[in-house]
Amino acid sequence: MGEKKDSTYCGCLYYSASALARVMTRMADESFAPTGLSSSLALLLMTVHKRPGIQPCGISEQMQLSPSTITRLVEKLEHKGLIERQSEGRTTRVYPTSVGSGLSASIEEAWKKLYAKYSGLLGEEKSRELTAAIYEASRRLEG
Amino acid sequence: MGEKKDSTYCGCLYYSASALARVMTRMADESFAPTGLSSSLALLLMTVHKRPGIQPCGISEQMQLSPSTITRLVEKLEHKGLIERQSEGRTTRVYPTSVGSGLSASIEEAWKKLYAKYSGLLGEEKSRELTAAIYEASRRLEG
DNA sequence: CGCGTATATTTGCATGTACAAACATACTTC
DNA sequence: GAAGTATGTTTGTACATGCAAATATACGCG
Repeated sequence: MGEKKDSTYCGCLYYSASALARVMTRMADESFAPTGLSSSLALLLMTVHKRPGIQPCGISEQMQLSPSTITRLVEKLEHKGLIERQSEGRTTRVYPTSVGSGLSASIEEAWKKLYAKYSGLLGEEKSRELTAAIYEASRRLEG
Repeated sequence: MGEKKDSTYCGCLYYSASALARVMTRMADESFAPTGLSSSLALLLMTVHKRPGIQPCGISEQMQLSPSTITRLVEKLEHKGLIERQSEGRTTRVYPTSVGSGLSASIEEAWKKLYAKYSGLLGEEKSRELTAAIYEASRRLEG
């Protein structure tokens, strides 16, 4: 009875949020592809580039990803020679290598292209509102 | 210079959408835990329960997940004895087993509890609006 | 000082997800 | 009815992610 394009789930925030995240991740990976990095790795590299010496727990907080995820992503970037870790005591500090820093411009550019792409599809005003609303909601939900 | 709780990324839809999806997935998994299923499996089982004989490609469309993902999830539910596949020709049809159907009530209940939880935190009106806006955006972004 | 607790990081394991390719079947057109 | 194309499904492989436990270090208090 009338279930053409609206699924049973479209009223569920879990469902729609997951769907949007998948679409956005695909779009982001496309945008970042010229840098040779996935979207997650690109964002992490930018984070380190903006705050050299940041600790994994700081990255975790900033990116809202679990510490273990950060460990894994950092390993990959280190393996690619884009960042390096310096451990001292219980803390670890992460720095970009010169190669890694050299990528920052193209990452920034890809990022802007990504913004342009989705705001072109959604409208600039709308997409800013949506982003803010989503950000606010995620903060409130995990408080 | 003033970067307390707002990250560099909070203006990026990719970032905020991913963050919200992670939070919501965690919440959903908690809600569905009493059923013994992860949120994805629970939703898939409901989908099959509501349309017995649905094909993987139909599930894929409805859940907005890739066909290969559906294959993997269906395998798991089949292995748990909650659904079964009947292949004929190139098509496959998926049916709930009686055990699987027996779970549908508690899944439905968990789903309502999930709704109650996040709408309690965000406000019912707000969360409905947000869900609709997100759903609309994801549709528009992937055409 | 030394013991208990708190914090930072990593590891083992499991999950969900997708892309590309392989495969299997159906359709179409000549 | 055979060849080429379209559709449905599965497989191989890779990635991102998290939880719980292990590890390592720091801190605080008696």
